Amino acid sequence: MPEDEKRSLNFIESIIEEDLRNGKNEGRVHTRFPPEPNGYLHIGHAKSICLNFGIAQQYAGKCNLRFDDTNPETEDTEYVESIMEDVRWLGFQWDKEPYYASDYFGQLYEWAVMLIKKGLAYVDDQPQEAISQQRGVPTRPGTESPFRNRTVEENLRLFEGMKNGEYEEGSRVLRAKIDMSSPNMHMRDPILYRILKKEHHRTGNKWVIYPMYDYAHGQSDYLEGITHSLCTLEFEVHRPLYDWFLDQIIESDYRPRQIEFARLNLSYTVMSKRKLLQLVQQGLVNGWDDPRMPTIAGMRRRGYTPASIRNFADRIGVAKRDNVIDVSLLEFSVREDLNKIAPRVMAVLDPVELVITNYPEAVTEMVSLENNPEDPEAGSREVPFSRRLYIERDDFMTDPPAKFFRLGPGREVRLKGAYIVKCESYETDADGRVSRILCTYDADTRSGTGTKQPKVKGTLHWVDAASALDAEVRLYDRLFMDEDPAGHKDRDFLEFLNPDSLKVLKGCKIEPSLSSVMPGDKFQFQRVGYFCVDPDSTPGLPVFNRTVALKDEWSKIKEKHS
RNA sequence: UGCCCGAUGGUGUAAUUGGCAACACGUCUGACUCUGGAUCAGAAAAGUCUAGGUUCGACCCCUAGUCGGGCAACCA
Repeated sequence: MPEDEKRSLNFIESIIEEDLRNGKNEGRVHTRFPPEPNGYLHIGHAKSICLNFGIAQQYAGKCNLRFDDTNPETEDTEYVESIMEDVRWLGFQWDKEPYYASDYFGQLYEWAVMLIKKGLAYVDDQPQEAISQQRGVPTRPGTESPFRNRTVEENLRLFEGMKNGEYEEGSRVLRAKIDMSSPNMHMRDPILYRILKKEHHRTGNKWVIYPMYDYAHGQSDYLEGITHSLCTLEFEVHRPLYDWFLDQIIESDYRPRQIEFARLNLSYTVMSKRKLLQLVQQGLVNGWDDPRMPTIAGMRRRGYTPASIRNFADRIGVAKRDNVIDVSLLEFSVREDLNKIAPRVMAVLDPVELVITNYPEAVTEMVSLENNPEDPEAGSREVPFSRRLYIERDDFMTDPPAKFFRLGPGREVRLKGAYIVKCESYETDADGRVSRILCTYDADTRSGTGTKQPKVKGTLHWVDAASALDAEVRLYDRLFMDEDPAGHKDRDFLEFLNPDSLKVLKGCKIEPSLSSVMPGDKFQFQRVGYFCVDPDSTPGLPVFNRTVALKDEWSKIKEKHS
């Protein structure tokens, strides 16, 4: 993207620039990324992370990482660890140490006492069902709780009792006294505190009452000096409440502002934490970091780079309308980045033997290959070449059509970095499958030699049979076969799982330069795709994950003619 | 029968605030290529949800609809 041109602003940037012009909040810009530590981060969170940290960078501001840990039932330190790792991996640095909503439990409690004293909050002794029933429905006003008009003293006493663990879980709640007939359901005396006798991952057993999201979020923003609190659209109807709580505590000109944007949807995938958790728990994928998962951890393992995800986030933009981003845009973003940085190597996924009958038996010569034609700095390497090679089974047809620029009886191709060979014949096994291709080569056609080179249509990748290493390769395809697996009213998203989302290839042959790869290493398997070394690799057997295939003209041609 | 959002090529996002629709992905040509990759050149594709109104002029403002999404957890 051209940095020099003035990029048009998205609606959030416009708001911020206007706030800046108006001198709001002393010209500060301070955002925050507020995940709940109850699951792994996914590509949708990446959008939010890039937005929040990106805005802070753009306006010389700050961005906090804040764990929104007000519900001890689902939250865990395992998740806070993974979230910190993911944010860092994406390339962002939060201001100071991570913050936790649980750090504010004391202050929040005091503010609740203050609300009670102002007559703006009360303890409700009713069971959940009664409260829920009295809330009414969106089209009909609710009715007031019989406990709504308790005295301040009684409320104070009961709330303290709640805090001291004197009552059973679920027996009482603290509610704000706002308006039971509000057209906005969230303003119908929302619950501020509930009794939860659960151990919290940070505060342990200190508290048995926990604040609700609405009662904690705006205040947390306020305490941290957040100026622009960016969240997703479903919180739009919460904003009046957000502002109501702020109104009760604000003492100066500074005021955080909630702005909502549309969450990311990606075609052929699901994005809800609940559904992702289900995939993991039912063993339909191999954990949160399964390379088919849209989690940051999964994408990292798949071979995505932080830059590719940041570029993707840039390109999709930010707006308020619902959107479904085509996965091809994500794929474009990885290819674009990997094309620049991934060393090229030769690997044959589905090998078939090729013998050069006129090549001397006992000779192995080294041929030189560029590591990355896109990067002159990347240098070159030497790869062994001899009489017996492997090529890709796909690169040979016994009766090829004209458009097939590869090998077939009587046809000539270049072996990348080596010689031009001509197919003289082939052998088949008992099943009629090609088992060996017999070629002759022209010794004058060695790559890099000055002699005039005949033009051939195709160039194939290959590996030398004698020195090739074995590898396992895992090919991933989309996890779902439906564009919007979660979008069907009466069908479960699991019905759309792609049974072929993972193909494991054994006996793949790779060039010997790959003898000591490390997990996370990324390569372009020439003419095939981008691959990343998986942590499952062992010293004798590297395992590669296909990040994304190369664009493939031939497959399009093939499809058209079938 | 409520309240809150939103609507621009297949997809996403723009249009410097009222000057006659641009960029990216995708698609399709062609060039180039020792990766059918990359790169380069080009094309098709929306007349901006509908109907009125204001205006010399509307994607932009007004009115009324239509369609889509969200809101009734002691979740976030």
